Amino acid sequence: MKDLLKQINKAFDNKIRLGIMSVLVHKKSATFNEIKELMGLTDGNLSSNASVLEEGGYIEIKKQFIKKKSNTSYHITEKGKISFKLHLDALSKIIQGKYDTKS
Amino acid sequence: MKDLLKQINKAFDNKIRLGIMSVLVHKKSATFNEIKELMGLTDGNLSSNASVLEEGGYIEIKKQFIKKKSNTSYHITEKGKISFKLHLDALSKIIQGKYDTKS
DNA sequence: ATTTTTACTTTTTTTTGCAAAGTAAAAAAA
DNA sequence: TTTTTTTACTTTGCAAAAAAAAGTAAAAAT
Repeated sequence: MKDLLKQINKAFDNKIRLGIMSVLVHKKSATFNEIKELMGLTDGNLSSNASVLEEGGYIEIKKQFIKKKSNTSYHITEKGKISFKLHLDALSKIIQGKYDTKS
Repeated sequence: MKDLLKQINKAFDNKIRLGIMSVLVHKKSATFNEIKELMGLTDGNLSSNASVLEEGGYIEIKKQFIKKKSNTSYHITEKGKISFKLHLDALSKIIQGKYDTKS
């Protein structure tokens, strides 16, 4: 169990960031407003949590202009995919009690 | 997704408390030292997180003396069982992308 | 008798989360 | 056309939470 806890990735150990990663795993890409609406987040909350994921290299934030309007979209990176899977694997083992009760 | 996030129970949304609950779901009862060793926690960390779970009514903390030595054991409550299940159900749906991409 | 260890709890410090305020550009209104 | 509002975000600041450190008390060892 001790080692499983160490495999819990701090970047994903927060419901908002877990949610963002989940969306991006399933959709490959989503815009600021899509995620904001879907998750019912405030602007600041989404922005700062997305930054944490970007700083860790788990997502990429692309800024472009669509009809003179700025448009921010989020994409999962290869590192993000791999790391998120490892995190979920550890989480799943903790939940399912797949650890030795001795160590 | 928004509603699933609301179903995430703050008391369980922390890896240490999630771990404690997982142990108690699977073992029904465990002592302070068992959990401490199993999870590799410091005394203070276990004590304070267990208190949070107790204050929420999710676990019961029993103190007794075994051969002149104090012995603290943790037990899951009925409320704890039900609430933890609901939490895991929501978590699982978020992870598996079981939410409408419209709301 | 004094020191160390065991079994915790409480206090202090550090980190994190979140809302509110801030920024900048476009669009709408006056 | 200038002013106001809306859109699309980011940054700041404070409260809450987590972790570490310090504290307590009793038992066991020296």
